[in-house]
Amino acid sequence: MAKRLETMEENRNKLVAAARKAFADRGFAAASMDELTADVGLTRGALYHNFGDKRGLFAAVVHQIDSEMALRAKEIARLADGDWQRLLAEGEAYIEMALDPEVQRIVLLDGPAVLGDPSKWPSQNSCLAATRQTVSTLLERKVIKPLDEEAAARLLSGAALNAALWVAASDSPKEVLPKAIEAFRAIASGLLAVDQS
Amino acid sequence: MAKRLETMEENRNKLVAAARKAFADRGFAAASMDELTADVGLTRGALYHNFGDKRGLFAAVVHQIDSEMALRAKEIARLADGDWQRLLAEGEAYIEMALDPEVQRIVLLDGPAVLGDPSKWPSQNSCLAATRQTVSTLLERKVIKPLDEEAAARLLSGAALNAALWVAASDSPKEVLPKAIEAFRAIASGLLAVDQS
DNA sequence: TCATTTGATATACGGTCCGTATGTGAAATA
DNA sequence: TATTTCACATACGGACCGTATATCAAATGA
Repeated sequence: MAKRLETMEENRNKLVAAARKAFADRGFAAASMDELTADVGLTRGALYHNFGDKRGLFAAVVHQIDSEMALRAKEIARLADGDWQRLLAEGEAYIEMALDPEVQRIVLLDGPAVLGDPSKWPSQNSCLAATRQTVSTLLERKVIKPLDEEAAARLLSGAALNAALWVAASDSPKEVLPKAIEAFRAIASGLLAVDQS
Repeated sequence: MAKRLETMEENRNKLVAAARKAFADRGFAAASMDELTADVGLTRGALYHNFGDKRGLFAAVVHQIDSEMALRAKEIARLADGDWQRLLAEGEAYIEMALDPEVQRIVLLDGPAVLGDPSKWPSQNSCLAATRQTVSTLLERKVIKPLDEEAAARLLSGAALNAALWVAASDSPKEVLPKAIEAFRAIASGLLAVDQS
């Protein structure tokens, strides 16, 4: 019987869930591992055994959120009508996802400071990956200018990211969101190859 | 005589200089205030009297770096030939400045995590401000599409920022820098109003 | 010039937190 | 049933931050 593994799995899930809440509410630095583990009836012993250290637990939380974002990005892409529309839709979806306080605090603010450049994360930043994939297709079909694939993907996701941070920091997010999306579309159109002549 | 004020100023400068080095080398969290102050022959007493707390000292460092960036941005803008060229030049300058490890670690990585959204910093993020200024001019002269001023400025600086992080994280920065700049120009051109018909 | 006050910095202290080393008890194993 | 394993708890050491208090040179005023 595998009761050991089962409860171990449960405990890991409990810890990640508690950590997700703590990191989102207080930020990485201010989140107390003692408090977090006690909240789910464990001690730091379980934490250090399962995740190595505080950063390890943080990385697990980032990975979880990133997976959820990837799932949503895939769904968005599936619904899109054509490659170019898909690129726009992915960017807009990224902007909207970044409005979630959890995503902002954990993935966008603390993430890079704690784990370094997103391209080196274990979760490999699914949203960037999705954009890169779509850009790759558009490059093949010569829909967009012959730019470096990674460069184009980075700039697009970077623009979307900053748009999201702006929207989130504004006084009336619901009001500026359309402006952000409009600007994103404009900027993205700069990649188009056509001088529709 | 104002000897008190004079040495106080000196001490502040010493502390900021030491902090700049420590924060750049180790990051905000790992920088020890004890060690930092001892390096310049002081104790934490001076630090807490002059800057309030660790974050206060960090904010002072960010402000100093930001001022230097603003100075450089102004010089770049002055040399540019025309408003549109100025916008491009500012963006490219931003990318290049972000290659400096000090700028990356302190302003781009730890800055947002420690101080929150750049738009609320005491230094008010001079590079973003410069871009906003230029965008404003271009909007008045109808050189670019009638977008929200703040949105356009944010997306542009966001794209430049991510481009810089990508270049910096790459294996051969000097090789990918031109690709990043090329992509930035493409994206920026999406803002242009002309359907050059 | 000298006594007094001010305040910039040093010193001392308490509390929190992290990472590790060691203990423990239930589950797996034979 | 005896033994081993190992996931987790407990205990410890050390670093660090922020504050409260002390100190001493510089400023002030007579």
